[in-house]
Amino acid sequence: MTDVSRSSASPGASPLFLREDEIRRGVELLYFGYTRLTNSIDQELAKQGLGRAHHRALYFIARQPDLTVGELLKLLAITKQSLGRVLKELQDRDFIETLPGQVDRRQKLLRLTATGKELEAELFRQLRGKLSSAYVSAGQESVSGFWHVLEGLVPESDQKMVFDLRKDKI
Amino acid sequence: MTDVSRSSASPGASPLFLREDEIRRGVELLYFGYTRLTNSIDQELAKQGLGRAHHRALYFIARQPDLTVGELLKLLAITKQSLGRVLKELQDRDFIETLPGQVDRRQKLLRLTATGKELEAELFRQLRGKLSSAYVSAGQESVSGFWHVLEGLVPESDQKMVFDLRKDKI
DNA sequence: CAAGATACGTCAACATGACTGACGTATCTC
DNA sequence: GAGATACGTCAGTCATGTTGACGTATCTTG
Repeated sequence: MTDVSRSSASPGASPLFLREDEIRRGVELLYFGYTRLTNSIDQELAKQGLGRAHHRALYFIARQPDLTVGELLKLLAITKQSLGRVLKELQDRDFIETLPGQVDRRQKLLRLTATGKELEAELFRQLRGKLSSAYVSAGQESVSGFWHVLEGLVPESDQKMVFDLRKDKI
Repeated sequence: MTDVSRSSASPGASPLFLREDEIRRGVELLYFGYTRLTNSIDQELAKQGLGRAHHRALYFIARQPDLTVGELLKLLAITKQSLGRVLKELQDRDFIETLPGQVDRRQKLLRLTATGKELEAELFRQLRGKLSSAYVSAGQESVSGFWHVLEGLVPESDQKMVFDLRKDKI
């Protein structure tokens, strides 16, 4: 079996010394892990007539209430036309509501309605089920390794934006 | 700051004890990590007039030469109509070639042409650049944690298929 | 050996979620 | 008051997935 310790590369070694198989293993696990995690909520979304694009918006609005449209655009890295359609549908179905910015009235602040919170919570329960069982079976040591590697995949230009999600506004 | 060691959950503890924030951190890092890794090859693919669907097929054929269409369908988890279009385009552009199965002549074995190998290698170089720098900055200990967590996300029914990719036929 | 299962291909219609480009309005900043 | 910014929107297109139906070659089995 593939054994990490077999690689004698020191932490500071050149990336060129990493064996191809270790990279392919990462690519594949990332692909399967990501797709299987996202697949796990498709059925629930379909019940509501929503797609994954709606969930991504819902998720980030839940995570950072009173997020502006511009901030959400940066997180999702899609065009405003694409996001516009998604937000309109979420609003029409009463999952989100908006209010003008307090400090800058051009901005539109996004938040979940009670219905939206319920839906997001249900979807989150399913993600938590999958991910927490992976965390538990791997152990806490592995979880922090998992985080460290993924943090290294986020380009520096995006890191502030991503890490700021954790500084909750509460 | 979020600190892993703050959670006192033992490895066998119930998932219910995992804090919400730890799960959200995983969801977000997986989302950003995966999308940023895949984004990194879009430009190269666009040069060839190909999309990500083509890359996924190319990748798995490179990984397991003489893969059958049926095996590729299981890996990609899409319909044969969708895959058919992608394979046809790859063949028209001379990136892949096929030959009938030796043991079962109904099967079509897929492999890369020389051109296809070059393209896949170039795309892989870019993935390796991103992922190996993440591996190096996180350290080998973290890398195996990264693998363990992701392995836990792959449903049992898919694990054999996924892990068998590493047993090269060669 | 005939019957049915399997591997693959293909036609047609459609859904989702992205994209580009152009243009409009309200609001903020200088 | 002029220009930049935040957001919205119309119109057309593309990539990639879907369902359903049907065809053909080949393998397996009673």
